[in-house]
Amino acid sequence: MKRNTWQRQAVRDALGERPGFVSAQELHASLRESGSPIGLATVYRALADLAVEGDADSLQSDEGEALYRACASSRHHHHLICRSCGRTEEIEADDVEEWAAATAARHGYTEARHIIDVFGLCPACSAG
Amino acid sequence: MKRNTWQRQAVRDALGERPGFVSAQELHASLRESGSPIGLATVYRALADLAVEGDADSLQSDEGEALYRACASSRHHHHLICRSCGRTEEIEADDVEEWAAATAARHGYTEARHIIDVFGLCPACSAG
DNA sequence: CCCGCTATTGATAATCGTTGTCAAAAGCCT
DNA sequence: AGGCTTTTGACAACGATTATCAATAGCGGG
Repeated sequence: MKRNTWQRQAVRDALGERPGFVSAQELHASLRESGSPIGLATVYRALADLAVEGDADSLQSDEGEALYRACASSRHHHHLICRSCGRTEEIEADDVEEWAAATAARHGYTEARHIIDVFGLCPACSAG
Repeated sequence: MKRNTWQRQAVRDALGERPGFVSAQELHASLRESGSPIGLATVYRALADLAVEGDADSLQSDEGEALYRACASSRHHHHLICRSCGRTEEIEADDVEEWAAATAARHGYTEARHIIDVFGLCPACSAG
């Protein structure tokens, strides 16, 4: 059975307030600055749980850090991420889903999944 | 100036013999088993260099390990990767390139790049 | 062919993100 | 409130990667 602790809720809330992807370390620091005495290990565990439950998306940054983001829809989707400020848009693309599945099938691959993320500079950062 | 050492060549060769993505650690172990006294740090450096020069592709595994693969064409391309045995096919998809660029533009994002990788089970592993 | 300069190597230590440990604290049910 | 279990959190452990730095070995010139 899963218990409802203020720590899990705090992580959920803090993640929800962020517009883009954050690392566990960053989120932990942010929570501590807000006065929460939450532990680092707990943040890691909470984020891992959220990702498993489908309430958060995760990806590996180029530097090998795991990044998380609250995701609004539990439907399958991808991200358009600002590589300067981290802002993220959720995007859907049925065409691309089909392409991925078809490509895998054409090569005889089964059980296809994919990673598709687009990185750029958001309007604000493009202007700055 | 860049020097041509047998170590760099050994890494290049070892990488070329692999059908799929390998980690630096794995490649190092493999080289040592073959009798080479090459050092771990050197393998890391050689792989990083190859990636910068465009002679190898790199990606981050789900576990946060950096994986490398020799790439035949220096043209932009993506990968279809067997998640059981690591075998990899290089794939090109102009449609998807355009989609990524168009999607970024539609949201006002500039300087778009993307990560697109498809994972599945290759024919051999699907059968097994 | 040998010298010497400098890039490279490699053993080891250091770093960094992440996970395991385990006693103490807090949920949840009755 | 009581009791049973999950969760927490400080800390140690871990694994991948990078920095350190003296020893080594390309490579160009004489």
